[in-house]
Parts: sequence; structure tokens; C-alpha cells
Amino acid sequence: MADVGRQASVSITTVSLVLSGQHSRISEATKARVLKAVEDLNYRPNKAAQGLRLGQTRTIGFVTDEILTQPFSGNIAAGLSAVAWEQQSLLLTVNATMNTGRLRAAVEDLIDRQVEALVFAAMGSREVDFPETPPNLPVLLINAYDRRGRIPSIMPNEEEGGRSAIEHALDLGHERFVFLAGRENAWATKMRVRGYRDGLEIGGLRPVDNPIFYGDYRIGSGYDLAVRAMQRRPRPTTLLCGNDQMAIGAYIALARMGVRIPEQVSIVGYDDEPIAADLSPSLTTVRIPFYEMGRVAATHALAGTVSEIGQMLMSCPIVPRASTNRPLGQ
Amino acid sequence: MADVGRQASVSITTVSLVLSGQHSRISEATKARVLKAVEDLNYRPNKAAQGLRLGQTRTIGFVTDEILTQPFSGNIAAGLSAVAWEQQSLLLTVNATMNTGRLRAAVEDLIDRQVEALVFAAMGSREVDFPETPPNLPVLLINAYDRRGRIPSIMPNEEEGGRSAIEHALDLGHERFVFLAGRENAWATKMRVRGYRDGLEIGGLRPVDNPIFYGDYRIGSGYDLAVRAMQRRPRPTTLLCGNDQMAIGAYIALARMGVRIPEQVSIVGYDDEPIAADLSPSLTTVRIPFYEMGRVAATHALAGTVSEIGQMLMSCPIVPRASTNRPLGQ
DNA sequence: ATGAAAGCGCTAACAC
DNA sequence: GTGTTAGCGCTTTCAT
Repeated sequence: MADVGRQASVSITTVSLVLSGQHSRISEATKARVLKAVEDLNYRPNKAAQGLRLGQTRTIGFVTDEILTQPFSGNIAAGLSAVAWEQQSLLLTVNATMNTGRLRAAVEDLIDRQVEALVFAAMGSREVDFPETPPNLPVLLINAYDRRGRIPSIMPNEEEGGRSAIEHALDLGHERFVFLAGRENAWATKMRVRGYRDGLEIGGLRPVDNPIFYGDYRIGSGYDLAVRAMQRRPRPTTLLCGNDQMAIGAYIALARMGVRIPEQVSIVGYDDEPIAADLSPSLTTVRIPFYEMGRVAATHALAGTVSEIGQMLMSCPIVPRASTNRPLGQ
Repeated sequence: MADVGRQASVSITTVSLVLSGQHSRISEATKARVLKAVEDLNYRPNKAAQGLRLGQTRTIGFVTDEILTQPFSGNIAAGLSAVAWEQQSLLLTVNATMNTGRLRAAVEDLIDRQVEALVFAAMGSREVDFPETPPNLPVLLINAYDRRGRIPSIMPNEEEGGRSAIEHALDLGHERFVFLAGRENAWATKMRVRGYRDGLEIGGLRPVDNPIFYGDYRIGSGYDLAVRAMQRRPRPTTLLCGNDQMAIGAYIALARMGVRIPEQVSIVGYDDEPIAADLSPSLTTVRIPFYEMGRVAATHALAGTVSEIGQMLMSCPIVPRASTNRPLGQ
């Protein structure tokens, strides 16, 4: 900056004033000279120094828990990143494992680097024991909830998602379901099951006729449970799957059994992974709005309005595709 | 820091000395007093200020091109992140789209923030027109190559991967293949095809008997091409798929046709997505070492040895699973 | 063994 | 209109 000043025969103050857009009090002539010098010297302001002086880093600390290695959930990062960029901010990212020690170290490092907000994102809606943070620092959890419940969090409305899935099938006229659920003790499973039960009630159907089979969210269990489900008499007309992976398992099982989708049985997935649209027939599924969750998080984090969030639930809409249709004979 | 000094009745110099581990010349007594004060005041050093003074930010700029939203390739980020963390560094991440303007802006912002290295990662092994960067800044491309060829890059050895796939099948005794390839004009496709042709030659097989069908890397094309492939007489005994997604399509097609894997036909995928291990039977596939690519990149970037990399090709090994076996009658 | 002072690159009162 | 100066929070010579 001193170099620029020398080159343009002005003080560094003038350079600073020109560069920070306070042209108001600077004559056009000097302004042009400074800009020319900046150009000639290929000068670029040091944002680290600016940050120190201004006391702001335009940086969001982002701690992930295996999220990057998980399919499609990187959309959380994409959403955060998009909003951050719009507001001249960047993401300082750390990949922390389950291990609480690592989490604490990561959070502390980010704080030491003066991030202006802290966002933590987990897979599978876990509970976390989040470390202590300075009182004035906005902190937000995505897809996770604090053990002590004092940190605002953004979660998908899994219960609504489960309900959307079955309501979609009810609307098509279906009356016999099996829910191929995921791991029984997972938070997301419990919520989705709750939504499913709500749906049954709305449809006036008895739980005993529309059972829940528990699996583990993996393809294999989707396969096995689909086989089991199709052995019931009368046959279910819709299989609601705990996630898209299990739906893939169901697809393969039904293909092998010679049962056609959606003519003989409708399938609903959950997650709306990229693969869902690619399957044939394309998979009707429930979308988890990861990208939007990231956007909302970044928006509030940067605005310093995290306290308005509380425990925010984001809507999980049904995405109707070709794997669901009216049941046979309707 | 001044507060700590006051609390411990020492100068800030002493505080700094104690905190930076230069205990050498500090008496145990003062050291203890300082540490106590640090504790009491809950003091944490400001790394932004440290960085300014030391002229180092311990930060790697990481520019991604849709990579985060792509399944499993987030492992590149995980690899980078792991090494960075080991070396007390962090990733400053920007999600840039194809748009070159955005890429340039991202790179400039990162440079202004004084990152100590720059890593760009793309999906699908694209060519990029990378912006100008300061001569002393380590820059590295992952899964991408510079239009002007002057930037070191780390790419998967797709040709070797294609060859590994077919060699694995040859070793099992197969002699009739169809290669269900991906988009014909993609760089990765060309390389994989080249490896496939090498393999045919090694096995002494004629290309005319072992054709290549081109698709688009999506499930649907895997399905269609598998159907077409199985109509050939004599039937192929192994289907080599351009990626795991196409292999899934093949699985579904074969299930519907009543063809058993691997008894009647062996399947090989490519990518080793998480889903590959979950399929039933589990999918033999070629692994792209994304995580390792990230690690190597971060290691060289931080060590300032990017020039040693040149155009590095990372090995893509076959991962044998249950979808391949000896052909019938062997 | 400890402290005073300079300076990293920048901004912003306050002079002139 | 433009320059002088102080200072953001830290490290590090050089004195003492």
C-alpha cells in the first residue's frame, strides 16, 4: 500500500480512501492516479490486515461430522457456501469425527481464528455435546440437536415427511401399506414412523393391517423386507421405504419377483437422493431440503439472528414421480 | 493479552513468550502466574493477529466445482481436511460453478485472504481455464487439468482402472465381454475404454467379439445397455460397467430377466461408491482414490512441493466383491 | 529473567 | 482534498 502511495505520490490514507470507495472527498485526478498505480503494481489489499483492523473476518466456521463423505448431504455445505458468498463471506471448514475431543479442538481453533459464526452439521440427526462458546458468537446446529438443548438447531421435519409419503399414497386411493422402516432406534426413524401412523389414522386404517418392518436403511434390508412384505395376503399395494437406498433394494426384489412398479405395487422412498430421479421407474420420494437448510443457517448466522431459530423444522415435501400410481382396479 | 499481563503483573512480552512455548528464559514462577491469569481470564490468542505478524495464515484455499453436491467425491475434501488438520491448517472453502468469472473471483478472494496454497477440485475430470495466481503460491488441481497445462494436477489413472477391471475378469477365466461405457466424449470414458482395449489385447481377444456400448453414466442407460448386451449370442459372461450407477441399472435389468449374478453373468462397476458394497450381491468395482488424492494434494500444497507433482496419476485398484466369479462351466 | 519498542498491513479520527 | 497519527493483537529484536 505504501508502494502504491509512493507511485501515485500520495499518502497511504488516500490510497485507503480511494480503495474503500470513500471517493467523496477525493479529487477525480488523484483517484485516477491511485487506481492507475494500483493497476501498475498489481496491488491487492491484504484482507487479513483489514480484518484485524476492522475486527471482522467475514468468515463462518463450519464443522462437519462425516457429512462430506455422505452422499448428497454435501448440499448443506453448498447452501451455506452460496449464502456466505453472497455476503462476501467464506467458509472455514473442519471435518470432525464423532469424537468429542476433536469437535472441541475444532471449535476452539475456529474461535481463535475469529470466525463470525459457527455452524455444525451432522448426519443422521444425532445428538451432540457441543462445546462451550463465547456468548456473543452465533452458533447453529444443522441436522443435530444439542444435548443440553440450549443451541438453536435446524432439522428436517421428519414426521411431516412420513405423513406426506403416506398421504400421497392415500390420495391415489391406496389402502394397504407396509412401511419398510430404517433402524428402529434412530431419531429420524421414530419421527417418520410417527408421521406414518398419523397418516394411517387420517386414512382411517388400522395399524394391524398396515405393519411396520424395521431394517437398517441399507439396500439389503430393503430387499429382504420387500420380499417379506409381498408375502402378505392380501398383498400391500404400496411399500413405503425408510430411505431411497431401501427403495433400491425393494426395486431389485420386485424385479426378481416379477412384480411391476407401479402397476402392481407403488413405491415411495425418502431422501430424494440424486439416484431417485434416475431409477426406472423414477422414484417418488420425500425430499429433505438440505440445501435450503444450509441457506437458512448461513442467513441467520451472518445476520446474527440465530436466537430466532429455536428448534426450526424444515418442511419435507413429497416429490411425486413414476413409482406411484393408483392401485390396480381403481 | 494486555489484560493477562496486568493480571499477572508482567509485560505482554512475557505473556507472549510463555504462550509461544519459549519458556527457556522465563522463570517457573512467572510462567505459572501467567498461565494462571490466562486461565482466569479465559484468554485465547487471536490467530488473525498472529497471522498478520507472522505472515502466515495456516490456511488452504479450496475451490470446488459442484463437487460437494456429488456423491462420494466429498472424500477429496475429507482427505484435504485431514492432512490440513494434522498440520494445524484449515480449509477456506468456496463452491464455484462452471462459470469462469465466479472461479476467478473465488481465487482472488482466497489470495487476498492470504491462503498459503490453492487447491481446485472438479468432478468428471474437466479441463479448466485457471486464473492467474502469484508465482510463489502453490496451486494444485484435483481431477481437472489446466487448459494451458502449466498447473500441476492429480488425476485418477482411469486407463489403469479400465485395465484392472477387465484383467480381473480375465483372471477369473472370462472370455466374452461387453463394456457398457459412459458418455462417449468424456475424458474418463476415453481412458477407461483405452484400458479396456489394452485388456482385450492382453487376453488375446478380438474387439469385434467384445463390443463397447456407449451410454450416459446413468442408471437408465445401464439398464438399457445390459438388456441389449444380453441379447447377443453367444451371451457375454461379464458386463463391465462405466460406473456403479450403470451397474445398478444392469442389476435391475438382469433381475427382471431372471439372470443371476454372478452365476450366469459377472458384473464389474467403476467408482466404488458406498452403494457398491451394499448391493446384493456386493459389486466388484474399481476404486477411485479420492480421499488419498486429497491427502496427497494437501501434503504437497502445505510442503510447497507442488512442482514435484507434474501430472500425477493415482492408481485405481479393483475391489473384488461378490458380483464376479468364474464363468459357468469352468 | 524481563520489558520497551518497533512493526505486520490496514483504517479512521483528527488535523491542516 | 490530503496527510499525520494512533492502534487492531500479536511477535521479536534489543536493552536492561
